[in-house]
Amino acid sequence: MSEKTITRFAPSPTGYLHIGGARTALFNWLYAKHTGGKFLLRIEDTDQARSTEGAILAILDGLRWLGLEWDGEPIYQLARSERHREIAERLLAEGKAYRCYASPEELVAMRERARAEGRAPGYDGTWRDRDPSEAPSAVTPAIRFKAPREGETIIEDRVQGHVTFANKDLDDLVILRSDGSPTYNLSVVVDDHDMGITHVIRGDDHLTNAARQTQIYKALGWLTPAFAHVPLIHGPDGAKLSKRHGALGVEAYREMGYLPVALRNYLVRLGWSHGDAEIISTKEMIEWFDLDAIGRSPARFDFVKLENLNGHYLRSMSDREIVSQLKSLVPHLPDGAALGARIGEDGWSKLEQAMPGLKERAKTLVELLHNAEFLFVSRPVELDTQARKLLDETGKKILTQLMPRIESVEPWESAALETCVRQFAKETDIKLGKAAQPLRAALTGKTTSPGIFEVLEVLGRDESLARIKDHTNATKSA
RNA sequence: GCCCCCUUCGUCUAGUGGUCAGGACGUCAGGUUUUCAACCUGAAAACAGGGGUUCGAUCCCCCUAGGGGGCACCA
Repeated sequence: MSEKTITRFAPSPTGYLHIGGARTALFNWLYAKHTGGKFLLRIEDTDQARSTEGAILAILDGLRWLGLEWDGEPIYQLARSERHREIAERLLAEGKAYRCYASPEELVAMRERARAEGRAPGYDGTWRDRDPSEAPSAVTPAIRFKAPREGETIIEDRVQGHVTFANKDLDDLVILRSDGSPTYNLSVVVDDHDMGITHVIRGDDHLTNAARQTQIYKALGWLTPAFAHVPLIHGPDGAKLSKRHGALGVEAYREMGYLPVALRNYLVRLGWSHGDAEIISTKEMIEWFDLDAIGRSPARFDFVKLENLNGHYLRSMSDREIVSQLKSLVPHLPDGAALGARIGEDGWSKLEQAMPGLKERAKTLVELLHNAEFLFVSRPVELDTQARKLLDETGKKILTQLMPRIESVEPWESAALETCVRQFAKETDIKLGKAAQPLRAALTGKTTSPGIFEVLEVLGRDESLARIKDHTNATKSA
């Protein structure tokens, strides 16, 4: 039996693709790639009240951005309702399901009663054996699955292991609503079966569903897929992931300046490991990924580690590649239009030129852009508080002395400029920093920046000299 | 309330019936240095608690505590 692996990611489009979903998608994608199988996408849009077109687009977009391309066309669950209904009818015809005439009010009362008596709040099976002739004519019935009452249902989970549920704890769930629409657990079983899914990898919030679904598979005489229920991701405080933490859509991570490659690396290590490996290329992930190495305990989301990883990948990328990443990122930024205008045509090449110094210092693309701001500002450069302190009388005096020397540097390259300034420092018997810092302040308006000689070179002779003059002239007039 | 799952440094994790319990991020201390990063060196830092089983348990079993998930005519 050498059937191909088929996995799927099945989000419900009621919001963006959040980080937990992204990891689930990644695991499914990796497992499919690892085994040379297929990774399918199914949109579970049967909750018509909550599903939106926008959410679908956000999910597809998020997956593409993360680099998780699916095979074939996405399957829309809603479009398959007829098939689901057909299976529900089949179950009914085979006596494996029955019509339930209980009204919503009766169900509520039933639950309250159960609660009061300390029993599970499930359906009590009133209509399971009741004679259909007693059915109230005014009520259109829902169809309930006739779940086994004795024995147990066992899940052989690839992550959670051998999990046993007592059948008495699993009630008769509705598979077809009174309006004729199928419900989740039936749809999932039918779709996974029809799509030929061999491995269901999903969050462990579905573990109980796996038991119910297993019962349906059995009633239908279908083989169950392999299950792998992955522990959920928690927020930094251990509580459920909220918007405050990381339950943001992946587009939010994009806007924060994270790289897909870094996010994949971070996510794959959340709950999965391969010995001591930390920096893992996508190729290695595919090669190494397996269900057996997925951990059973939930993980907390740690932005700091994500940042570290992102910085690592940023540093290892080519200057050109980063520029192209930035070009596609800027339009997605909140103030993107303005920033894009400020950068202009000229800015991109300056950015690439300054990239060696910039990428060393940034953890995210956004931070990098922020640090590159000095390239785009127009004269006179505005000084921040710290920079102003550096350009005190002493600082300005040094710059004034240094000015003519710099002016004569030829060619205008960082090495030559460095030689010049070092020479100056030596001759005037000051530390290099005493000259470099005021220079930095005058050129960038800040106290931190890439190496000052690179800054001079990238800014160019005219701009650099002008920026310095802006601040030395002030000395004379003062 | 009932059912299910989980528990190794602050965090992500490796690990074995006998290990100095390993790595990474972070932290701290040095080094390098024109700033900030990066980088290098070093340090502190964990087997939730209690019972067993065993010559010996972090590892196997039970209990407790804590955390998480699930109990819809939502998905």
